[in-house]
Amino acid sequence: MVATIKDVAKMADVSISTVSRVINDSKPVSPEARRRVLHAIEVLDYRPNEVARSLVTKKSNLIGVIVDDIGSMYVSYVLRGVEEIGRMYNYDIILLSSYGDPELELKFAKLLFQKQVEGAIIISSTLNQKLMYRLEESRIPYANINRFYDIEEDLTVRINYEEVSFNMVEYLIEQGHKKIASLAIRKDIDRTEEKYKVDGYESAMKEHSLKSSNIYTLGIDEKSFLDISDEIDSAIKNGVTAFFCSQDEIALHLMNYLVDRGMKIPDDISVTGFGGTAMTNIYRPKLTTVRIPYYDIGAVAIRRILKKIEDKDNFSEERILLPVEILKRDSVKKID
Amino acid sequence: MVATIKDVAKMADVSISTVSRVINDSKPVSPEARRRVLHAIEVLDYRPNEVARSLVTKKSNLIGVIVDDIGSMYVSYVLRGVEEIGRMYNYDIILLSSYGDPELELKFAKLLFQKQVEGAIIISSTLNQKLMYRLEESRIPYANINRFYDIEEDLTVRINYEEVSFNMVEYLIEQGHKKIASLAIRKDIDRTEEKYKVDGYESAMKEHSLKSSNIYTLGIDEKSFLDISDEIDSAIKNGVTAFFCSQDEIALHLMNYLVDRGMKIPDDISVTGFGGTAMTNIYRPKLTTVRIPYYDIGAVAIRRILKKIEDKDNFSEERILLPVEILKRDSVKKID
DNA sequence: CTGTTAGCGCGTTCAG
DNA sequence: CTGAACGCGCTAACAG
Repeated sequence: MVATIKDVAKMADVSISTVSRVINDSKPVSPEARRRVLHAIEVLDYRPNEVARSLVTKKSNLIGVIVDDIGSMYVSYVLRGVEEIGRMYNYDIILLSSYGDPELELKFAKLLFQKQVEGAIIISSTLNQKLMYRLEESRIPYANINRFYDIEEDLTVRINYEEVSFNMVEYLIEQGHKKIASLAIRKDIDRTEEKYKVDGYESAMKEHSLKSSNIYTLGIDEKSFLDISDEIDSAIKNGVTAFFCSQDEIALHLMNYLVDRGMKIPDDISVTGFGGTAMTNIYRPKLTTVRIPYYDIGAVAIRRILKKIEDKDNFSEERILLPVEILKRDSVKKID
Repeated sequence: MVATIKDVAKMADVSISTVSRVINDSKPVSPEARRRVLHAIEVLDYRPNEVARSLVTKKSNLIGVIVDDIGSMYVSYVLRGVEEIGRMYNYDIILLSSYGDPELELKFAKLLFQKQVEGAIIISSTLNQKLMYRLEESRIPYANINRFYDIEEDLTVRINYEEVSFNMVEYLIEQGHKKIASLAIRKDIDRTEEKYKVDGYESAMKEHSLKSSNIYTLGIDEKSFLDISDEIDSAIKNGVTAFFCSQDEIALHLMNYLVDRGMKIPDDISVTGFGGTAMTNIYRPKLTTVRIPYYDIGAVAIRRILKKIEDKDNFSEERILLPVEILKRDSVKKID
């Protein structure tokens, strides 16, 4: 049988309140009683039942994390930050993966509520308004970490996409490139961060009196990329020497597309990405890209949630801007 | 205020027992009473508090998952299976990432016990005996999914490494390769699956009267690989035309090493991997490798845990053998 | 400093 | 079929 607080009390010959006091250090206890309690705890190998504890304190020390796919690098990197910081504050993660099913996400909201989680974090590529609504309705503080969408009114952590995009394009220009095409995702572009990246690209081109040329894909998968192969071909025919891609995946698809057609990266075409996951460093040539601090994004998000849990009332809604870094590697060639 | 069972009872003008009966469908309730209860639940938007429920039923419907790094592809793929199957049976995952710290893992065991999880799954590359001991001591059924270690006495899911390795090497031989080197991880090899892969390699070589040549690294990271670069060089000097690698990562490091030195894959050297994660299909050339069914490994593991939870007593300890597949891609060249 | 008591929200006897 | 009463394991007043 597993020992309960009663067993400890009996063995230490004190009341359960005293036991509770020593384990929580909540009120003064005589050295003698404390000693006996500690001893009994040791002997019985007693560990407080967190469920019972939660019931009375109304603190579950649980954060629900809804992701669209654990298998995605992006998600797992963010998760690292969430998990590790959560642990520092004694919070555990209950992980739910929806695979993009919005109905399932709604069920998750209900589930989280029933499990009495104290907060929630959504890591996703799509936007589920109903889910957010449900969470609010249930008064569960949440943060939305989205790979694409830019949600003004929400608890979000951001990076300055426009500036870093500007810098990246300027770097390409410094390397002698003049015909640079941008490759981004069109879907819902007005509500996504893609917009900022494209804006950064265009500012840089304009600043250097260069003509910009935008190509858009519908999604991030290889199929979407293949749909625009004609545009890629004609861009190259028109003398484009470098592609500024808004996502690492797109850059990778592009490089594969070109390599599979006998071109050389970066000798024939230069390519830059955006993200900086491990793959970009393993691929050859190593991809020049923007390192997005996924870990920190997760870390900041959970910190804010925890803060919000502490003082529900006066919660300052500052948006945190995370620094980014350009990783100059081997997919860009200096030309004359 | 959040509605409790009491509120529902009051509104429906019945006792809490009746409410409990309708939500659990545990005992017959008159249609009239049921209707009223259902209506009250609807109006009050009542959702049973799972914490309270757990306290009395002693069922937390929680499975603890201890991983060494969520950021690892391997781990996240397994996690998919665990999560998805768990969900089917109404179990949720509480995720703990140890980053390989054994002490932390011990704390996790305690934590899981306190959270009253009903089972645990460990997804790791190392082996923590103490952790397993703790779990047993706490009577928490667990499964060990290990990337390397082969643990006979445990709940494990396996694949026939030896056979598939044999087939892979035979495939290389069919492609005309005669001097084939094996590249595996030496650390604890007698207790890891690497042994089976190497055995498969050697059987195949022997079967075709070819001389085998084994190279070992100490770990899976790039640094460990670089430590054996001399051996790689001399293997090639000795005419090796193909490398049978025991892990995708090693194959990737190898290809990068060779490419960075001006060699061409597969024109100059053929390479095969083991794993089959996404990266191997994005890299160029696409890696010929073994597809390990990570998802299924996770799925099977949690199924067994759940089964064990159901009938603690008579639990048949059959080991499940999962099928594997060789993905023939572009990193192997047919030679004469 | 300490023990008694009253719940937390719910499932479950056990009489009716 | 139904309700009263008890208890799961623990914390938090409240007296003393």
